Amino acid sequence: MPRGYAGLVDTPRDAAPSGGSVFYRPQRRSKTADGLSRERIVEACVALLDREGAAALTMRKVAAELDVHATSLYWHVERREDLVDLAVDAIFAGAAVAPAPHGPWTEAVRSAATAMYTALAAHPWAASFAGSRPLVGPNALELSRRILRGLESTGADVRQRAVAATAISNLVLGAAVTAASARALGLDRDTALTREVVAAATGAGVPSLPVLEWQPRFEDALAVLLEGVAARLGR
Amino acid sequence: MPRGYAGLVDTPRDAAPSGGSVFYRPQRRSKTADGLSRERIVEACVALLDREGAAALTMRKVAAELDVHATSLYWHVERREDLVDLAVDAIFAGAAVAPAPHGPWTEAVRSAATAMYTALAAHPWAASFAGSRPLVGPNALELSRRILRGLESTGADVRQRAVAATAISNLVLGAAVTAASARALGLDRDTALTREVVAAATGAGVPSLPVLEWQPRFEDALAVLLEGVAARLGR
DNA sequence: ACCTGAACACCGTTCAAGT
DNA sequence: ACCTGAACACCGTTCAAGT
Repeated sequence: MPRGYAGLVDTPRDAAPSGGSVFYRPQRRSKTADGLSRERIVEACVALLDREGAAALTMRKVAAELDVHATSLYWHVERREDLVDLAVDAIFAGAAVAPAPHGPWTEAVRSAATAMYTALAAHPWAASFAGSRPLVGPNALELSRRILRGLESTGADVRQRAVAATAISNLVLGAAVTAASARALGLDRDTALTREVVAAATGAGVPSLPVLEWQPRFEDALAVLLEGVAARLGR
Repeated sequence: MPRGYAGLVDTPRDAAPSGGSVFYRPQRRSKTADGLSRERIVEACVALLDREGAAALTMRKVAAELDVHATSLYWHVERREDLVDLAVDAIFAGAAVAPAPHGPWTEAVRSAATAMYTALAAHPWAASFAGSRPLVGPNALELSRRILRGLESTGADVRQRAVAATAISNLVLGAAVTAASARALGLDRDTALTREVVAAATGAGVPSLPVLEWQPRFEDALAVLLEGVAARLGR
């Protein structure tokens, strides 16, 4: 079950007190129904990012979105990076509560991995932050747990499951990062650069750009990886 | 063979003239032996990034590194993003010229993919830029071609090879991005957050942090994926 | 408790001016 | 051709002050 943004455990004292992740620091909770709140701020961030992209996430623009001064945000978060972490994890909220599908373990794993990819594909700015901020929010962790739980019914030992889970999350992230940065550079349009990149990366020409339909390509790649997992686990 | 930074082809006119990638724009070449040059600037960027990390890449700091004014850099590059693109591709220079190993196709593929990962692991700032700038420099493309060439001897058709190559590059990138952002957040130290993240992602505790030795974990994951590729290609 | 407003030390980039 | 220097429109963040 995904948890809220108040911290993963009750404000541990042994964690880095001021550095580290928002998810591991105590939250100042707002009392008033009007006024700002961490929830409203995160909502505004996501809206802004969806509309204008990763570069638009500035304290001043988020504040403007809420008709407030930039410095007011510092009552609710410690720094800009907190906004990044909170906004990124917010996009996984829906996927983290979706019920696990019935069927073989491959379906459970595929479902969790695809849900993660779909969320990242729907909000490309999130993938573009992944290089500087790891996906360790409660919702992202819940998705990791779902992948791992799917692998439990394979009968493989802990170490094999860990390797498989790592491979799967990394494939998801790599695919999302590739799609996000490619789109940002305009590689989804048919330019000479696009043709060169596609040729180098896939050996194919650009047949009306279908190779750049990222989602089906990700699903193909995931299927290959799952075949490797099945082979490795001996079933 | 990797090419220089002068552009992938001879200054094409159909590419986006001013936007897009440095690698696809004509380069102003410096004549004087002293003074600035794109090469010296890129060298300074890499040194600065290795020393101080991704956030240190500002026009002013790069300029200071070269005892020059920030505005002088604009004679040699069009914008800051060009520095990012050039510095990132520079770290692949060594890997792109290494001779391909003898042996089965898996060795050729594994060698190219591992070389790419190793370069990214040695310069974590490069992975942290991958979310906003795709790896489309000449050296990165050469590594992609090496992966693809390795897959040619499998006898699989073009489409199967493209899917496999995509999966492999995405795994490399995802693993590198994960390692880079985790390190930036301090997940390589044993904190409560580290323990929670490792448990969610691998199901294991933190046995003296060996799970965070990223390189062997990447190699395990790659092996699983290659097993899937082999299974899919029927050999 | 929560927000404002001024202030500080930065940014990337443009452009006229020098040589 | 190449670099300087001033200038502009931004940044994140701190902190005293208001209410």
